Amino acid sequence: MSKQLPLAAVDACCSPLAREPLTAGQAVDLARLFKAMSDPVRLRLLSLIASHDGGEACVCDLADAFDLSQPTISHHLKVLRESGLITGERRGTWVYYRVHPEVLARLSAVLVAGEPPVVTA
Amino acid sequence: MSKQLPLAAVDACCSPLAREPLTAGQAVDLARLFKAMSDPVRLRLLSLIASHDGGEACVCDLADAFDLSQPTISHHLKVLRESGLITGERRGTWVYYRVHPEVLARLSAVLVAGEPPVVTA
DNA sequence: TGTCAACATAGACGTATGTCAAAACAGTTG
DNA sequence: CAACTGTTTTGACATACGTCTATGTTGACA
Repeated sequence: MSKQLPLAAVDACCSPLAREPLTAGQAVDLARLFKAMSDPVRLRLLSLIASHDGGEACVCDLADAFDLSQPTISHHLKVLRESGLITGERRGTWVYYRVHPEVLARLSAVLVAGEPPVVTA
Repeated sequence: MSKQLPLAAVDACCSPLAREPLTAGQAVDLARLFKAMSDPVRLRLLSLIASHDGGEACVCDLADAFDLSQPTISHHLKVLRESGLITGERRGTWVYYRVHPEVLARLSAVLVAGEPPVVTA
């Protein structure tokens, strides 16, 4: 397993988009995250992982959901991993991925100028 | 001014990412929006527009904030416009842009599995 | 009408991205 | 150890993207 990034954008950012202009640095950090989510396959991977039983899924589960080669799925998982949106852990033969919900929450908060959402689940 | 798109993702999407897997179609629509926000310049434009007095800004205001050519700014505004995140209106010599807050709110809601945020401002 | 200012479009160029096949790596099990 | 399964890495390729300069287009105004 390769490096897990320091989750820059989680710590760094930010007051909501519409409240005050983003700094150049904040924009770079946020753009990195949105870029990781700018591919349909990666969004579905994210969703599959997040909604999977136990909050985690192995690559074998994920790859079956697509009509793409397994290395391609692995590539997309790497992009998500390096963006800080997910983490992967090897257990035996399989690698299990889970999302970092704080990162999603932070992104969500940047998009609206309101009170933070009340998480029910 | 060119076509304003039908804001597909606003109507279409969706229950939160982590609640159930996105369909391929939902993922495509969402990815289009996230891709529009995957560039630092476009994020800053979005933020500048949204946080500007009256909720709108003309291109002249926006272009000054960057060290980029005016056509490049115009290109980024077009990307944002075609994604449905902003709209542009010509008034006299100037073109004023404003954001579609519903689209941002919808995106925000997709990212978290909680109650919708209470908008204060 | 002509000219100027604001903004958009067209075309070109280098770089980044998504995909695959092939090869490498890691763990399990015989 | 060898063989096998699950996963990642590498290298190649076509396409998409961000940026620029040059050119159009639109509206104001003398």
